[in-house]
Amino acid sequence: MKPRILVVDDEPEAVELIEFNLKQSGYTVSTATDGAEALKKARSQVPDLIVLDVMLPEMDGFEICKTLRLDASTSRVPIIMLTAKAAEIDRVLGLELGADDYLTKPFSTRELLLRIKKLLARGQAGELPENLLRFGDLSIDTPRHLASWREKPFDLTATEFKLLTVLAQRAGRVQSRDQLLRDVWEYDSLIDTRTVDTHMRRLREKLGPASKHLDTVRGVGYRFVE
Amino acid sequence: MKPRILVVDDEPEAVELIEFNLKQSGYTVSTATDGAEALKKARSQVPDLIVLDVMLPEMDGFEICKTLRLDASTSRVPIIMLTAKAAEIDRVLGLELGADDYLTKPFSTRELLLRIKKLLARGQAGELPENLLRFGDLSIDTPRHLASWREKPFDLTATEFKLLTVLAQRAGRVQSRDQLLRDVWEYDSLIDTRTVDTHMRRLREKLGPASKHLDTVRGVGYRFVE
DNA sequence: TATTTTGGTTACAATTTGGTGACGGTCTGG
DNA sequence: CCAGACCGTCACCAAATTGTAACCAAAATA
Repeated sequence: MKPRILVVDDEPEAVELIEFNLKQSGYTVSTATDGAEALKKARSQVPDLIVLDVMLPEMDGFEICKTLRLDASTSRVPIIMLTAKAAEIDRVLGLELGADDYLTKPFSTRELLLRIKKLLARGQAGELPENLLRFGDLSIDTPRHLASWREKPFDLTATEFKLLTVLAQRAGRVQSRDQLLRDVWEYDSLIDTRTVDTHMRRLREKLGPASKHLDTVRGVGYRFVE
Repeated sequence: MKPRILVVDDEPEAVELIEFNLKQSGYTVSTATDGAEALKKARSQVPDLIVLDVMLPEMDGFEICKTLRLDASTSRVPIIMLTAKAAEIDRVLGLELGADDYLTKPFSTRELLLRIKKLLARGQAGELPENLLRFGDLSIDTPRHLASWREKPFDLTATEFKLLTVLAQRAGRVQSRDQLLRDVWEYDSLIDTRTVDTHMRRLREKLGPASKHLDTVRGVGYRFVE
């Protein structure tokens, strides 16, 4: 079975180039040049992977990505976003959009093929969910709702635990406040408050020495370091 | 860099034999004779591979293997299990334990060396880095928001990091100031200020020797050279 | 060489950002 | 119903960051 890939870009030459290369590599390719077409094709025959340009007329890549994630049939299809602006990367990889990977234009075809291969392989293997996270002396047991330092549990509130878990699961990667608000608090609106900061402070206080894992990345967000 | 290998076996002669042979072959070797010691050593300095005997007092090889797999820092280290019982093989290689290879005692040293070589090679080849740009000693990890020189991270501000990222992603191509203002700052207006220049100066200062990658193209803009 | 253009540098004031303490509201168990 | 836990906001502050202007040096141009 050849994997099916949907390529979405408004520039016909770009689509053609990618299409050609993917077919060369043995994939079945379908294409779309605008959002409506993309959604229609993605739904009618769910592809194994989607390559999605951010810059599109009318409905942009962000919108499409979000919409695909909402639909049960397409919510798990890996998406690679193509973007020109580095400023957008944080948003692209964030939980709001949840793209699986990205490439900044211009990119080499070889690079794109590698990423595609990687994502498709991941789907096969089937990511086992991390129930228990360990980072040296710090361990986080998600099903038990228990975080501990040298086997001594912390007394965390529900929100604090969730915040810690989300950060730890994305260990190493910076999470913006917006992302955290969405994932931990499930907020839609991007209200500007110090809520995240305050909870980080409380969390750090309770974690004591373990709080060394919690980095502030000024101007960006927070990061859990191993 | 010599690969580091941790050898765990409760029989001192066996350990010594393996250690000798591994050192002969150019590996750096550390050893442990019980579970607690093994875990401690594995965590304090994560090895590139672990040779683990199943038969150990107190905590057996199965336990150790499982524990290592739970810890984020050691979960991907290849493990070769040594076992006397052919009946255990299924379990050793199964998902529960997830050892990478096994040998049944008694085994030839040559055999062990071959397996080690194979596993280390696999680690090298596969796993293309997540989203990592590398130019010699300079590496840029976008999701982590971390740029470093010989693994030593720079202390860059958010803007400086974005600027470096944009230039590096377009390596070789000149970027005009307008272009940079758009892609890094998300400015629409094309004001004529020295903003970009100032940031380039700060960036160069912080990058030190790595700033050789940052070229000025008079009359046009800036360019990242490999 | 004189002039102009361009980029580097310095300094600084304005702004942004994150940490912190405090407060009132809400919820929960008793 | 009440005490206490928990949570979201807010105001304030120190520190980091940033944009700009003024000035200077080098390169290009005439």
